[in-house]
Amino acid sequence: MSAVAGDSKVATKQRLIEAAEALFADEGFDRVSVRDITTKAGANVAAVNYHFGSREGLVAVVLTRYINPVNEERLARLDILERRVAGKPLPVEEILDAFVRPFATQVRRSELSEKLFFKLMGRMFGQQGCDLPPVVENGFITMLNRFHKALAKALPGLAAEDVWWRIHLMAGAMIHTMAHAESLQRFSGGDSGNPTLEQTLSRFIRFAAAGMRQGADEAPDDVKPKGPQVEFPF
Amino acid sequence: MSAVAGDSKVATKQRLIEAAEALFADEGFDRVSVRDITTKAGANVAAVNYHFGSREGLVAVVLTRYINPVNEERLARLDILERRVAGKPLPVEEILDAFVRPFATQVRRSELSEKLFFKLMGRMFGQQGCDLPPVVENGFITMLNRFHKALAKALPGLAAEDVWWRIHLMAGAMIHTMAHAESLQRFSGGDSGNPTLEQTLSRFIRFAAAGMRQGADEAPDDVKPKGPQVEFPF
DNA sequence: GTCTATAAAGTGATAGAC
DNA sequence: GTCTATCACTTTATAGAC
Repeated sequence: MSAVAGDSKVATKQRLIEAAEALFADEGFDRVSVRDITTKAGANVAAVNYHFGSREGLVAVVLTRYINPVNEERLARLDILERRVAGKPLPVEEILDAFVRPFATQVRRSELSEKLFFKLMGRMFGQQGCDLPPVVENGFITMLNRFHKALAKALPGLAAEDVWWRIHLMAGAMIHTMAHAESLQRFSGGDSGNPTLEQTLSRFIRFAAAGMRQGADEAPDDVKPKGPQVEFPF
Repeated sequence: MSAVAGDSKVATKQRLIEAAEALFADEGFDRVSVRDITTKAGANVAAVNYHFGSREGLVAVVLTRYINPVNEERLARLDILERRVAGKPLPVEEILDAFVRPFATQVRRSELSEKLFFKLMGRMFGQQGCDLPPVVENGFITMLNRFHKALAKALPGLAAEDVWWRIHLMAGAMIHTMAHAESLQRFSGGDSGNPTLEQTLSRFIRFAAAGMRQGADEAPDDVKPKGPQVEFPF
């Protein structure tokens, strides 16, 4: 059950967090005021400062609440997979599954709708620059380096640098797809259908695995693509 | 040359636009005040309202200034390619080249550094919801439908719905990669190297083309991936 | 823990002189 | 087209009563 105004069984602190999450997902971290949050939560204007010290403190709590569990579950899943193959390379699909499936786990833990949850994830993971709390930033570094290692082992034909860029491309595809599913509906005029979460994960894994594997056994990545290179008069 | 405070040869209106672009790229559209912009441009506080009617008017100008040329150049490039093959399908790489190369064209037209320009593009294309001016929104719809058609023809094994989702994944990879190149550097500890723009485009095209093509001749996209589906205790 | 009242600063916008 | 002065409003934060 979602905690909003009038739901006085749930502690104020919790109601504030959940109201903030919903508002941040919808409007972005910058467009939501403390008053918006306390009103939605049915709390007093001073409640945010009492419970979180400041608006910034609440933002940090919201940022940490899902990102860290997602990154930890990613590592735990990768651990399980690697224990099973005992040092051998893993199939790329399995590694990518460990990378995205935690979202499906965590969305069930949250009070948000699937749609709002992924919008919030998109805003968080798509954040520019360094406004992530240090503990979150470090969690990313640890997690990404483990996945880099696993993917480099799975794709021995690729240079370390290329593996990093493909991780970046892969993560971008995931974040954007989750955050902007409604844009796709708008742009396609509804022709993109109404897939389940599982179908979307499957689509992502297939797309990204093919991209990760591309040419891994042949040419290095910095060879020119065979595209046309038309001279263009702009 | 960049137009900032003191550069009185350039018209105020132009200086305001360029100052706004740089600030929006760095901090996001919401965190920049009218005063920030006029100060950076060396203009009077009232200048934004005089020249653009309101802060919102300036934002709309900035949003339209590059997105529309990018989308139009995409269409023009696709036109040239299609004229050459006279109704036959195009190689996926050539279609994707037409999709991303306009960024390389437009970055040269702008006063921003390559890094700032792509950060700005990332903020624009990554915008949630409907705060795009209608002319921009419609430009997207037209452009994306043309690319959908070209890609569907190039990938006859795919359902229309799957083509839409792969376009979405592909565009997400591009936007995120361009906007967050510095995050990759931070997360990889510098191991992602210092590729040129051309190398980055090439990496993107190869990755995305492989993803677009995945299984296009065999199974439909909604088949379960062969990943492990481990039961996970969360 | 919750509330009211209020402080202190910042916001976009505008009228009117030059 | 530029400037000053100012308005009306919102923002975060806090002191102090309950």
